[in-house]
Amino acid sequence: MEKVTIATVAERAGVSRQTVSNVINTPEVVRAETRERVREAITSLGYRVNQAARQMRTGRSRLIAVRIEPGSDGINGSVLDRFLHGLTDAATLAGYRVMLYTAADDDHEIATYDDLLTAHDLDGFVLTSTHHGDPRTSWLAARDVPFVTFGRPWGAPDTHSWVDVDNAAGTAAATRHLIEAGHRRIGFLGWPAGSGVGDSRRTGWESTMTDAGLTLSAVAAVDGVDAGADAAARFDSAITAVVCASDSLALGALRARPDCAVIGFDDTAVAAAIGLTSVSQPLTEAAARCMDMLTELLDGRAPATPTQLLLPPSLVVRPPRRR
Amino acid sequence: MEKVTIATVAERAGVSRQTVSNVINTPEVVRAETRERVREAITSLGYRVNQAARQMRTGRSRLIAVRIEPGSDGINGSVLDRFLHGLTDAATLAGYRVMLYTAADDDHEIATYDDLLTAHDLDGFVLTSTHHGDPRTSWLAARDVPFVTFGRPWGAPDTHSWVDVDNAAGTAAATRHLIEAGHRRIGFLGWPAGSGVGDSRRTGWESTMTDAGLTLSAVAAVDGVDAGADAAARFDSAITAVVCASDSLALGALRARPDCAVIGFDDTAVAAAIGLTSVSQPLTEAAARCMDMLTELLDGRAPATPTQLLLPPSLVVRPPRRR
DNA sequence: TTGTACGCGTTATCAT
DNA sequence: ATGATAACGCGTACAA
Repeated sequence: MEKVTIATVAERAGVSRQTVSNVINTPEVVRAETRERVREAITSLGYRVNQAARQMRTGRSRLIAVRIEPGSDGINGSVLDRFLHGLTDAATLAGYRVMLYTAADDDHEIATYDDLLTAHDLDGFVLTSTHHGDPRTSWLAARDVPFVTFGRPWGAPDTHSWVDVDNAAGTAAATRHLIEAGHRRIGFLGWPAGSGVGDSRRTGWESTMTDAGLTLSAVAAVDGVDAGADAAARFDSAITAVVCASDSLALGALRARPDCAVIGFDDTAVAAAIGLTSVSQPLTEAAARCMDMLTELLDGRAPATPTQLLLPPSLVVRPPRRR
Repeated sequence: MEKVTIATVAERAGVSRQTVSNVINTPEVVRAETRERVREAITSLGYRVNQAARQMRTGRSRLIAVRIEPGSDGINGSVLDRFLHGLTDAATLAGYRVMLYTAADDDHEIATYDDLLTAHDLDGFVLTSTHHGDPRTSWLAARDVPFVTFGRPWGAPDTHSWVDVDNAAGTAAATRHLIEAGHRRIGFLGWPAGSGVGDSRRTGWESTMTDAGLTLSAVAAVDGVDAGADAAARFDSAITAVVCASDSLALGALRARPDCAVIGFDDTAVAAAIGLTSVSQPLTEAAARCMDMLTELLDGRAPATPTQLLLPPSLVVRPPRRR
């Protein structure tokens, strides 16, 4: 099992190393016949480019990086994991590999960018969990590092490409579903105001209710089953259904108000397991579109203005059953 | 922001490039005074090694690879995700980065090894989901590629280092807990025989029951809530408690036998959410130990014989509540 | 502590 | 239009 380099291939095919390189990178400049001969040599020898050597010359690594949440557990943590799965698949298809990193906060994350860029020549980043006052995007933009975010730039101008899920459309669909089922007193159990995602989810419910001429009644809680149950207990007793900002909250609502119809958000494993109707984010699709946008940037064929894409979620309706 | 290479540092410190390299890699061969001067130059210039250049010379990338399950979703999928989180942290601490890949089956995975090794000079692998007749370990071993498995080499000799969780101890603890609570008719709801993990989990229950002189009653189902419910319905009606091989099955058992005490396995988010007592795997610990073993191999300071480590799981007891 | 060759692919230049 | 030659990128192994 000798080491196969571009020189081995060149010798076998009876051409120069340069020609082999051309066949790999710019095949159109090589005569068809030569090209074929070289390609045969490549496959018969099982040649593969040495990424380190290529990278040293080109400064590009064909590597992208994504953060993995440190201790992410709990019900909703799985959402980003599912996104990560999709991204790995999409990256592989596009000829990139995914490198993971963890970061305790935005500053650590930026320090990690610096390290990954200088030490590993990372080609690009996919950012998740965007939030108000996010310093990461401006840091990357200032250095002309290609990146895409999964999540809108909350409270900042759309100066980069992003993909997001239309949270408001999700809760709107949930609310409509309940209205069609005959419910009139539909509460909303959400997070404290201030988070972009949470506020959007509330908006979808609120506008749908208002359009239908129905009365609003909302309570808020930090995410979690217990907090959700406590909050749900504060709804006025006329409520017959609840739209929730997460499956965790939905679980709490179910416990506090077993008489109510409840709809969750994220369609987590918990929802599937207990037969909870929930809004499902198209995470695989989102990951694929992020990768599309990123490869456009990396290949220099990105449109002049950044692209924004808002994907519609879907409502996964599960028949109520005795719990 | 000029590009800072080892030459820049050498010039600033008034030494040769080689000395800078020595300070970085074998500081003990450099006189203390010189070492300090070089270190100052490194920090003041913000120098970082170019991994590609280093890699080209050493053939090592300081990269390890782990598979991420393709569409892994559902209740139990999160287990490997949690392991992955821990591994990323541990790898970072050890100065390695984690590269992800997906693979549809063992053959694809082996093809990916080949690619990662030749193209990216991957230093090592952490394998998960070991199983009977696993072809991956022998492929890697035949090529002297450093690797560690999270999971025993089921049905094969212990020729490599591995970390695993003592599944039998987990179900044994669950069973003892139920016995202490006064239960005598304790059933086991597991997977079909043949999977190493599933068989271990059954063994822990079985031996504990036998030691206590209690009667055995077990049913099996493929993993899943519905299948678990169907299977649990087949228990004889005298059963008052059920030990399950997974939280999914436990959920099924709860549905089919709401009168029974049920204990699950894996302590997933679902268990936490619905207050299900479950056996918890020390996944962060397992990941850290895997990384320890792998770095030993990579640094050439591994013991002559491979290391095996069986970690004890813990029982997370949750008070029963009305469901 | 230093000089120098080396790893491997790509870019630039030159020859046909 | 094709192909060959040479230089280059950056850190490290080895000998001096």
